[in-house]
Amino acid sequence: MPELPEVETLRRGLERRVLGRTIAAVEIVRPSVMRGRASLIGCRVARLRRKGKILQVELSRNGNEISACAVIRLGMTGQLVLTARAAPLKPHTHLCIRLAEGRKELRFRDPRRFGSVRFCTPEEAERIFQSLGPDALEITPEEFERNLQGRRGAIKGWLLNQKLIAGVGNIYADEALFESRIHPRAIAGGISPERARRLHEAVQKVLQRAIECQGTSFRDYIDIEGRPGNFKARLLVYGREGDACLRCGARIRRIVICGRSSHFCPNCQLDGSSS
DNA sequence: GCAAGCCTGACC
DNA sequence: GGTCAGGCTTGC
Repeated sequence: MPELPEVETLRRGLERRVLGRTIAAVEIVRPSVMRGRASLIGCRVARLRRKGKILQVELSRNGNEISACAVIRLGMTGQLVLTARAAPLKPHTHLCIRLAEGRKELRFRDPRRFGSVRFCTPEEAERIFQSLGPDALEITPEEFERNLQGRRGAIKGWLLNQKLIAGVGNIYADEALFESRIHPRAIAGGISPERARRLHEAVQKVLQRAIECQGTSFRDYIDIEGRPGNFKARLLVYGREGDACLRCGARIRRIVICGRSSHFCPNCQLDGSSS
């Protein structure tokens, strides 16, 4: 599932493969995943930005001024792959962006259609970025702690709230909580400054490592070249319900918090309110 | 039936 | 305003 490391891997791949190239044609196969409208034909890919799990493709028509943007959310099963134009369309392909040079095109597919692509003005794209909290890799320990203050919900839900910290999804939330030994049900605002610093460090460490492995492919995620990520083998709790904790040997448990499955070690991870 | 991200809306 | 349940979607 695409979270920050997967989107960052995609951004880097796009930077390598499509930066500076010109859009020759856009074919919208399924209009329902499309939002907004803007003419992209003849535009050059000028810059690739990411905040949290959102990817922004900045396009310029003449010179350096950004004239339009494509804001891409991968949702749960979204894929953006550079494909030979002649290759048959895979099912659930919603959008094809043909590049002027070469024989390839960018294809967006998303079986579950939780993802979307928005063609819009740079101002609108900026507003979307502004609606997110600080990016999880850039948030400072001070900002992190400040955002925790007064929050009465579970830390697990807090980590998933993109307005408070952008980029953490279910997999890396569980991994960071395990790493920092904090129980997913711990009350966010009740976490001590010392543990908050530990969690901040754990979040960034887990995300950085996952980027180094080109992300996690639990089921659907693939990068721009169609390759899966390699971090799955490094997951310590996510998807390991019933297995032995790699730190203490206790059985990993799975519970539901804020409607999301949460994997944790009942022995190593403390909720901080008791004892 | 369950998983996911994200939006909407009900409730405090 | 904050918090969380529900619904969307489809392949396993």
